Amino acid sequence: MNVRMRKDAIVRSLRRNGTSTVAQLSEEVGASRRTILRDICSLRDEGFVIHSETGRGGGLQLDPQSLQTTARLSVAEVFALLISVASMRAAGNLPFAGLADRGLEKIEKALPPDKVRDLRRFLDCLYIGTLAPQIDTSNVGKMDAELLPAFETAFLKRLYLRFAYQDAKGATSTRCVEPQAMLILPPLWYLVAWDPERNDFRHFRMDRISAPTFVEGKTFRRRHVHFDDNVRPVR
Amino acid sequence: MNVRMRKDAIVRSLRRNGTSTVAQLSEEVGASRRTILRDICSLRDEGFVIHSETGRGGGLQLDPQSLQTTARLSVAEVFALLISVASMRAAGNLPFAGLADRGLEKIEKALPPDKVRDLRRFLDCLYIGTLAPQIDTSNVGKMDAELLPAFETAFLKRLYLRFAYQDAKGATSTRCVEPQAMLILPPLWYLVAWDPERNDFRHFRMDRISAPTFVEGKTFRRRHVHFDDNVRPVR
DNA sequence: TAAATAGTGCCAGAATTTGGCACTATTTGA
DNA sequence: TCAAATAGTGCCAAATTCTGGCACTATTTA
Repeated sequence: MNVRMRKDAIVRSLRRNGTSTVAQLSEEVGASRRTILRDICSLRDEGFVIHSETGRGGGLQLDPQSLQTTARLSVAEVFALLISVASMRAAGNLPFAGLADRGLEKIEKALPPDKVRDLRRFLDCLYIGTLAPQIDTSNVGKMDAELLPAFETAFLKRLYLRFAYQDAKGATSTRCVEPQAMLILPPLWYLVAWDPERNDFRHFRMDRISAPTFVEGKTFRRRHVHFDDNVRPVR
Repeated sequence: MNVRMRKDAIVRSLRRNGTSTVAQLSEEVGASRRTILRDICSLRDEGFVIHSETGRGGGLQLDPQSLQTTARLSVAEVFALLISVASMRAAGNLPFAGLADRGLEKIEKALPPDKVRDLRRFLDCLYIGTLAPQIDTSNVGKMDAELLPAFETAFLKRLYLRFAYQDAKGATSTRCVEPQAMLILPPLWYLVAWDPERNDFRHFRMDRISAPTFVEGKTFRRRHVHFDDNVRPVR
């Protein structure tokens, strides 16, 4: 058992179990209590945030926000970063824009070219504007991370998207639409889609969308979407 | 000189110089030829592709394709990305937060541990809130990318910061202050600092700050900064 | 108050890393 | 063809670091 392996084992164990005591970890990875404590110390040095509590029922806990051991960025992660920074810049909220941009350019360069094409085409579907002040933003939910890859595929392959939608009154319905654009009106994000049943465009708040699935083998054409004056493309 | 640090130094050197011989690296990082060769071997184990050529004019070369995506980012670029995404998340404007976070975690992981610590400490100085609606945001300038490294150093080393400040009327003055926090009230960014001349806190709009320099050898203590209710720490 | 917990300092022995040396294999230039 | 320059390997003793054990302290909970 290597030092690196032992520390990885500790991190895995903490991630899996939530809370462990030093004694449990010691038993589990086969090292003394003292060594575990030293490892915890060095993991903290490496940037892992590990909370600890003394007393009965206490123990060590890995902050879930803390670092992961894996190394390479997945394409989805790069997408998420790019969208974040691009939308922020468009909103004018981004200081040090030059630096962040340069960083992203380098990340882009490291991706396979076909992925970059996809990425750009996806970004082309993004629009940003300002929210009308009378809109109530007190109940903004969290978007599901699972939505991103689904939307990406739907936009790129022009696939009909079916999802569950919960409207403002809490009523849930199932929709099947042509995703045409994504609209950011901070802090709200909308899916702008053509609804064939209603024969019109509809806006869906993204934090109210769940369980997206594709309708395979059925594609659609892009439609011209008309936005208000205060809305413009992200790039 | 730690093993990890030495290996990092080797990678940096190869990245910088293109080709190096074992003897050069040995000289540069202060380890024996044998140790360098062992390190190269273990770097290869870790996934770095290092080409080697024997004979005159030969040496070691790091395959640029083999670099991890993040390895090419400068620390300042990573700072910029992190600050952007962290502030965006705090503002609630960030969808797919999980994905972007995971990407950033991996990027962080690729940085030297001491940088990660610095980074976290810097992020601890960031606060975010909402701007009072009566504030005029029609004349928001661009922040100088040069400000970021300067602020980073000032916050981490607690150095007095001297800069030129242009007030709302266009009048320019030179200030020398204790930087205590950075406040984001989208789309404006402020430096919150203690002004010893006025014996009080002052807010400086960051797009009106230029030519920052340190006052060497003069540090200050952190003060408790009181913010409005709508302001909270970024992390 | 006792038990359970994290955390620290110290030391001797265990384990690993390092440098040095002798060696092999390959390439280049004279 | 030969010598020099280079990468790479095996081995060993010395240097360094890691580890476990122990005795502590501090804090929390039942």
